[in-house]
Amino acid sequence: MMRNTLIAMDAADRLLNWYDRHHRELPWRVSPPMARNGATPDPYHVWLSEVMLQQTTVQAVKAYFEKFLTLWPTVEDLAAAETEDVMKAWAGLGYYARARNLKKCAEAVARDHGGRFPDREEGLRALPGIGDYTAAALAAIAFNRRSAVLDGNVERVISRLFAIETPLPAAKPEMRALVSDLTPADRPGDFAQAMMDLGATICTPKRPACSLCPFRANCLALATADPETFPRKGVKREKPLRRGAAFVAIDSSNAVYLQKRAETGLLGGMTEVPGTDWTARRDGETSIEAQPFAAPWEPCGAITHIFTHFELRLSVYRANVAHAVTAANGWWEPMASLKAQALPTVMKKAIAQAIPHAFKTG
DNA sequence: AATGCGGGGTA
DNA sequence: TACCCAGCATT
Repeated sequence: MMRNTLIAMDAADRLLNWYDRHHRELPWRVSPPMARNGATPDPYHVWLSEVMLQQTTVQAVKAYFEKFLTLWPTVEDLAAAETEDVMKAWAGLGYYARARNLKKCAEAVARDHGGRFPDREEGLRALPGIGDYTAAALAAIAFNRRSAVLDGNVERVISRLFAIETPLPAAKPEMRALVSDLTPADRPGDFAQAMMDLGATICTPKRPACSLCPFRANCLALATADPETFPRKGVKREKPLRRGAAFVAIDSSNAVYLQKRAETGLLGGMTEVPGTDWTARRDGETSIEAQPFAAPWEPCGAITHIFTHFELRLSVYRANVAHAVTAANGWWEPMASLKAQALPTVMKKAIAQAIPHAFKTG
């Protein structure tokens, strides 16, 4: 009977049971025994920690959190602080827009809300630096609201628990709905923190400790696939590297030799300097044999350009040639009117590599 | 939907 | 090295 009772326990209870036994003590937390008695942490503390924890590890945040509370014990103290001092105190934590928004948010809370944070998700979401995640986390943890908290950890847990094949970020609405279904009315803040603790300590990106997981009997990914392959990510296919050479010829009147690309295909109909084909072969950049005409070509470095489907590295060669040397299909364009040509960015980069002042005058 | 934004930890 | 981290704002 006890066994059946345990199996019948729903996922939230199972997770909270695990959390009660394995949660981490953190400076901004109220311990689960206190939380079970209805205690909620100081919203200012929760907000400060959540902003600091955006894309930042718990370990890195601890010292900063303590320092900020010492310098500015209340949100109104922070609102009254000099922005420069806030920036200095934030230094080293990274993502400095967070610090600027932190100050703005404190000012808004002090000025518009009487020094008290809004106690619902929508009100919080309207404040500077508070997005979907932080609004939900603050509402759940500090105000005991049944908000669906979805961060990188929760995305990983949910994607594995339900073996979600939809790649991120498209899967986020689906994941949010599942989290919403799972979130209990009782202890929603602890549930959110438990999900995140689970993702941080058990359901890790690499080599998850599935044998220790409170969801191990329910996890679809564990049952049917390799949990480590979740969450699925958008196919950011690696851009192949292509190489080529570009030849920038300058005549005695300071004109540059240009030609027109084929009308169809990549950069169709645009203007270019002569060059090799762009190939995946490593020797693509050394084909001086592809020079449009004989000249004392000298290498002058390389440029890189990212296209939608590949990355291009062009070795650039430059030569000063006698006036009126020509090749088929091209023309000599005066330096002053280069800017008015239909030169795609990659070609402007190549020309600027050969002639640094090419586009700076005229 | 894609980018830029810091700095540090892990496999 | 590559990926990831209690994401947000902007375009």
